Amino acid sequence: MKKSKIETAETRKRIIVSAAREFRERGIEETSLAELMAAAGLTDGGFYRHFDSKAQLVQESVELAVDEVIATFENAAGRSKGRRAVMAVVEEYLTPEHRDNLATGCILAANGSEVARADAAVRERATAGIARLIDILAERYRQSSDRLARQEAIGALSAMVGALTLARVASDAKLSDEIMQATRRQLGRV
Amino acid sequence: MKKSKIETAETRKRIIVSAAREFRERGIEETSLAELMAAAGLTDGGFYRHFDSKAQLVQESVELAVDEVIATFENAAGRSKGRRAVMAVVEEYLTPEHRDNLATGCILAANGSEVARADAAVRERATAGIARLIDILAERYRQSSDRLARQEAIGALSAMVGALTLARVASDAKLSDEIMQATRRQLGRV
DNA sequence: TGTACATCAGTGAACGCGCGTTCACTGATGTAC
DNA sequence: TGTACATCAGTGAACGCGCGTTCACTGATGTAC
Repeated sequence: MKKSKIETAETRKRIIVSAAREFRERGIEETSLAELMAAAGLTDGGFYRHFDSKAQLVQESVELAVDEVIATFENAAGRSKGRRAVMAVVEEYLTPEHRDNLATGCILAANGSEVARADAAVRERATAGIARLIDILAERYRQSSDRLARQEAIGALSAMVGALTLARVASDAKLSDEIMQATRRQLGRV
Repeated sequence: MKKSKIETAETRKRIIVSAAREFRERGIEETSLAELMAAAGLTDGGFYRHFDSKAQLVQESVELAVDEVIATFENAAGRSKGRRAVMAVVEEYLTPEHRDNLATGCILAANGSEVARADAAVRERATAGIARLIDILAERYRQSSDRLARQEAIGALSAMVGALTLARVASDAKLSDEIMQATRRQLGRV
């Protein structure tokens, strides 16, 4: 049953990609290796041919998910200039589609409180992601002073992550929609 | 070993109080009943004399933690009027003390992503809490129109919850402090 | 280029462990007379 | 008011289960000659 090096690398990547989705969808601790391997079309035991431990997979899939949010921010921001670019990111982030699709969305909103308790390696990857997201937004606020631009960027990122988290907690659909809409508008005012 | 009705009620309350702390500190799924009972000075088996299931305890302790944030908001806001009252809440919420004391802090930041996946009963209690927190802040924004006041309140709450979550994820202490300070200042500008 | 053997990705069963939950037992409290 | 008995909070061991991890085994692939 030995596979070619290409197949092996593809399998490994497949496990990481599906873990990055499942962890966001169901939570990191709540998702078992057996589920993950089944989702990747494999059985439990094979996992350890690719990773030393669940912790290692968590690190790599958090890194992947972080790269995904960064790419989403860059794409949305790249379509316009200045504050309009920031608003493009906000408009894409605070939508019912994002709220209802945990698996492909922002890991900071999907796993925020869990990542805050994660091991150092995971938190470092998430921290690097936060720093990068702030930079992406701050660049677009750069008509103000650098310090004010960073302040605005951090305020916007915090509001986005908070609003999406609250919108997902809210079991009242009207309130959930209102949280996202109000935060979008409020970020447009400043 | 039968206890008096007063003692029984006290024991039940003690389990809920210590659960409300432990769940915020370590996460809901991650905290076992055995740990909780030990923290309350009891052994595993006695749990079911007070609760039908872990789910029921989770509901009641989430409700308690929600009541605590509401009380914190009301207290801080009660010390001044208008926007200064909102800022009093923000200044108390976005502090290193709050960030570093999960057990006694805001449940929306401590368990946000976990509560978003919780059962309907838990989410309903959290949702009622969110609605109340919005009302508390909106009342203080009431020099604007009602709609704008609500918008500002929601934006402020989102930014607070998001900033505290991000500040807890950030393993870089400087970045963590900056996230809280920038969000405080940004909320003071509007 | 063809053959013989070592490698190792994946299988499937098993492991020890901690989980939520159950249960027989205990003895102090509350109640009925 | 005092006594006899039923109640039930709390104990501690056990349960079935799913978890992360380990391991003997397999057979197709890669390598050495």
